This record gives sequence, C-alpha cells and structure tokens, in this order.
Amino acid sequence: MLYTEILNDNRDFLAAYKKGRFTACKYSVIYVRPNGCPFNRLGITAGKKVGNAVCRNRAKRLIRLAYRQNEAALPVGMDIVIVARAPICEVKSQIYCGYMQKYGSAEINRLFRSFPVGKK
RNA sequence: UGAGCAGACCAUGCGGUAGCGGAAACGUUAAGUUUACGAGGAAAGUCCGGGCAUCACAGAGCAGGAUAGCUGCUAACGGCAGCCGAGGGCGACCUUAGGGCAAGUGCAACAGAGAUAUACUGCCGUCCUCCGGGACGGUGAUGGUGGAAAGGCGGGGUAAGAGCCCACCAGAGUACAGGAGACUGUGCUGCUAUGUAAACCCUAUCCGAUGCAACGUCUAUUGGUACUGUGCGUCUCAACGUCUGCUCGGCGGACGUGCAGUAAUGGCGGCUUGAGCCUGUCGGCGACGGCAGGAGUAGAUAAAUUACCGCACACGACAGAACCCGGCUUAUCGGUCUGGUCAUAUC
RNA sequence: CGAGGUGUGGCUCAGUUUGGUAGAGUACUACGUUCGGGACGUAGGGGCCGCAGGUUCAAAUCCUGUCACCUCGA
Repeated sequence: MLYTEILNDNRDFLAAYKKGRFTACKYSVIYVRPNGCPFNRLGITAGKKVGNAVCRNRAKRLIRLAYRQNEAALPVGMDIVIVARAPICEVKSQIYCGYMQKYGSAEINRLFRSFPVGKK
C-alpha cells in the first residue's frame, strides 16, 4: 500500500470511534479521523457477529482489496477504521469494490473536508 | 438384484489476468526484478497424555483429583489391539465406568398387612361358646400392592405347612483340571445373602506447579519508588516468606544504610526435521516393532493462500495454522475401493 | 492459553445440595366488581426442564458427551 500504515493500537481504534466521523452502508461502517501524519493509517475490524474465522478472514481481504484499489483517490493524513458487517460474506468482490469506488471515497473526502482545517 | 455390516481413502480439476507472505538469487544508498514454495481431515472443541521451558525439590502423613475385567502395544495416556464376561441382532457384527453392599453408614416416595423384618385376611391343632364367634399355639403355601415380598418350578412329605427331603435350573463357597491372565469346565458342600457405590465410602494404581503472553537476550526513557545481589551496623530465634492446600518438618534470619544491577515498551531468538510421512521386506492373530530405500522449505505477529474470468462435470460440504506431537470428541456436499452377511432368482 | 458459571410456561426466577408432587410473580383467557375503564377478587389454560446417551424400580435433579450464551485471569 502506497501511503498507508497499519493501525493496530486499541487506543487509536477507540479514538476513531469516539471522536471521528462515520458513514455506514449495508456491508460496512467507515470511521474517519485526522491524525496529523503525512500518511494514512488503516484499521479493519471484523467482529464475532460477522461469522466464523473463514468469514472474518474473507471480510478482511475484501476490505483490504477495496482500499488498495481506491487508495489514490483518498486524501492523506487520516486514520480510517472500517468495520465489517455480516452481509459482506455473501457478496462478490466486484460489488463491494464498485460501491467503495462510487460512494466510499467520495464520502471519505466529504468527511475529510467537514473537519475544520485550522485544527489540522 | 435388493437390503445391511465393517474397514480404508479422496475433499472439484485445468488455464489466464491482477495481488499478498516470508525465503533464495541478482542489483544495491535505495526502489526493484526473477525463481520455486505457501492451511486441514478435522487446522475446530480444548477433553486426556507427552515433549520443551522456567521455578521448587531431605522427606513423612492427611486432604484433593483421575482411572477401574485380563494380557499386551506405546514416550505416555482416560488411547489402541486381541481375548474374557454381560447385553442386542436371523446374520455379517455392534454396545459395554465391567473392582467391592458375605467392612461400616445412608436412602428406598406412593401403594401394600408387612420394605429388611413383619403377620391384616387366611390355613391347621387344642380349649371355650350366648353358635355370631373368641382365646392360646403352630405356619408362612394363599389374597391383593409393588421395581423388589426372602432362590424358581415340579414332586414327596405334613394336622396345616416350610430346602423339611429329592430331581432340574440359578446363586455362593470349596477342590481339581485347562489357560499368561480375566475366566471356563467338572465334582463336592449346601440355602445364608433385596436393590443402590455414575450415594458417602473401602481397595488397588497413578498424579510437584506454571504454561511459548513459558523462557532467553538486546535496547530507549523515567526514577531513586519497588525488587535482586553484596559490604557494614543494630536486634532476635519469635514473627514473616517459601516448599500446590493442611499438619509435622526443611530452607530463607529481620531492619537501617552504602555500592552495583534489573524493569512496563519495542526488536530478535524460542519457530519448525518431527517419538514425522511413503514404499518394500522380516517378526507378530493384531495394535506395533526391526531393517533397507525414497520424497520433503507454511512459519505469520492485527497475522499472508485471495479476487475476477473461461472450460469441464457429480455444480463443489464442514471449515482457516499461531510452540510441537499422540489420541478422543464434534461438524461435513458427495464420491471411490476392499472384505464379510442376509433375502430372492438362475445355473 | 487457562479458569468458572448459566440454560425450567411468552418474560423474570425458585426447585438440583438430600432422585419420586414442576412451582411463584408477571403476562394471557373467562367470570365477578364499576355507569364504563383501571386497580382488585375468583377460576382456568399454557412446560419433550438446551440436546443426546447412560446409571436407577424411578432423573429437571446423579454421570458422560455435546450445543449456545455469559463472566474472569495472563
């Protein structure tokens, strides 16, 4: 991934849930929060409600694929946490990637602009 | 041909495009390029057993836990193999926590006269009688209840009855024979013994604790707090700590102060060749063992095996390694092979 | 990786230790009460006790396996 590091600290997840903005769809929920770094950080959550280990792994792969394909369109300097929902297991990857390409990046850009610039 | 039993095995395949993980080679300040490799029969549940690591180890007793026919296999096991007993199936075959209530204690509702020892209705004898029956003694076959009524059934016997006696069956004890043993067979004694130990318990055997977030090692910061080691001073053999819990017993003396070291975080190691797999052969009924030959890189750390397309068909189930093995249990679309059995038909 | 607990009427829970009758509150139905409703009173229905085996004369209870959920420790 080009400008992206992995977000793996529990505090950062909690900060994204509490202080970030979010947008939701049928397959996933996206939390966004500026982090003040010259790169993005991506965290993926696939909880127990998604399914068994096979389903959770598949959900993580699909999200990672979708993020990789749309990475160029995203702004820089964000903490992004994507939470998988149960229906993502039964869907083809093109549908999810297409959704992310069409709406997801636009939503993230909109949320990014919605944060006050001076704060950053 | 149909039904059924046991065992073993496979787990969609091939091609293309893009991408991921560690490794090797090339290149090198680096970016990168190429190559081969990259989830399972259960990887799952974590129910047992072991390896490995650290800590503790003079020991003794009690408590606690596990196992429970016999012989073997194994590193070990609560696993497996063969056999014995019991039960089920016409059969192939399957199931089986299967020591001890003839040490002790407890429990057995309801029903029933009576539930671990008793006598309501009865039966028989003697006596009495107001002829309805009553008293005393014998008896435990009969009635109904119950899971269970004191071995079962038949005959003899008797006033009426009873293993009181006899035959057969069942159980117990004992002797002999066979077997490695569980046990089996035969003879004799002889009727005393309800069920429950997956009730407490007794008997025999086994069990140190913690778990790769173990543990080792390197490094940054804060701080003089905590811990460890050691030198000096003071006080005492009590308290405290530790040895799984308790008792005895063992080991460490405690406090103050000086010096040295350690740390939560991160990196690296542990981390994958192992009581392993396949083939042949020898020993063994078998589990398994010996010998010979052969093949063989998952090792991540928010965590890699993917996404999409095309073709074929049976239209693809359950499901994702996290220190490693041996088992057990559970989930599973379907398919293949081998060996027995029963029924029917034909020769 | 390890330790423990809970599954019982629609809902919340007793009963499991010490095996024999499944119970309480609430909800539901009917009747009474009231001018009518609520509250109250009386009566009633509703349970393969998570699932599958076993021990026992007899299992919600004892034992074994299994499924789901919850909690805790490192």
